[in-house]
Amino acid sequence: MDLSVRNDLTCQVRDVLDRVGDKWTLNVVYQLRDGSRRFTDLKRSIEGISQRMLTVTLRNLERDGLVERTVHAVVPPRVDYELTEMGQTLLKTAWELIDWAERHAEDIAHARVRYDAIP
Amino acid sequence: MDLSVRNDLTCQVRDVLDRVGDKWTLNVVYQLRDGSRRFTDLKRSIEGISQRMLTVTLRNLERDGLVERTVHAVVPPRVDYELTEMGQTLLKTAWELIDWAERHAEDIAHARVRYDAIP
DNA sequence: CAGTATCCATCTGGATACTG
DNA sequence: CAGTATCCAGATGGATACTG
Repeated sequence: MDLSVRNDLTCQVRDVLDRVGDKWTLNVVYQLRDGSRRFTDLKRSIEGISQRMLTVTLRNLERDGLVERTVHAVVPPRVDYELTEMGQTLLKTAWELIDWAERHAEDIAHARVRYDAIP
Repeated sequence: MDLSVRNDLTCQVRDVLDRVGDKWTLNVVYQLRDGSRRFTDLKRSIEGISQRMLTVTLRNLERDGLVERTVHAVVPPRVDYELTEMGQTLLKTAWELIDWAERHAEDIAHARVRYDAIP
């Protein structure tokens, strides 16, 4: 990537960061790390997510080509979700940032304590 | 990092992602890539940012120990901001994600067109 | 089971005006 | 120059009820 031609983030990149930065996306992507999962299965494993937000998050991921949705014609309904290849590369990349966050969580917490102690 | 002990994102990581995913943080961090910059200088180079949001964003970064703020006792006031060492590692790591976003922006745009064409 | 539909509280950030 | 203060619109996401 040529940084020299650009001095702020492009709109498309902003768009992807908005997605990745939202409340549930990375969590859902992470839950799909080892293969396909069912809707209710996902819901159970992501603490605190509402049915609505799981649906919204999965739809967005599907729309972006990061997750594939498979409906099985059975009763009761069975729907599986799994990462596409692109979705897997996102997980891999985003994980670096999550890893950074974990490695620096303590430093950041300390910095905040120091900062808040000043006034 | 041991993934096996955890099946969702920790609160602290969530916290960092909220910061990184907000509207201006990465842009500000990026503007500081080559060294210290002044407030108004930053404002000019980040298209669309309001004075309020630049202040808020810089304060948050400072509070987290990612940016250092230096006030020079001159008139008119002069305040410089620069990345700390930790801030530099954030830039480096976040950049991988931005790079991913750029590399896949086209694929995602196409996926959306396909998805939206279905109904 | 896997959703949709509605409503509503909260949060984020933009506009504007003022200041040491 | 480098902020702070106030107000407000729109986006985000949670609760709840209903359905093929």
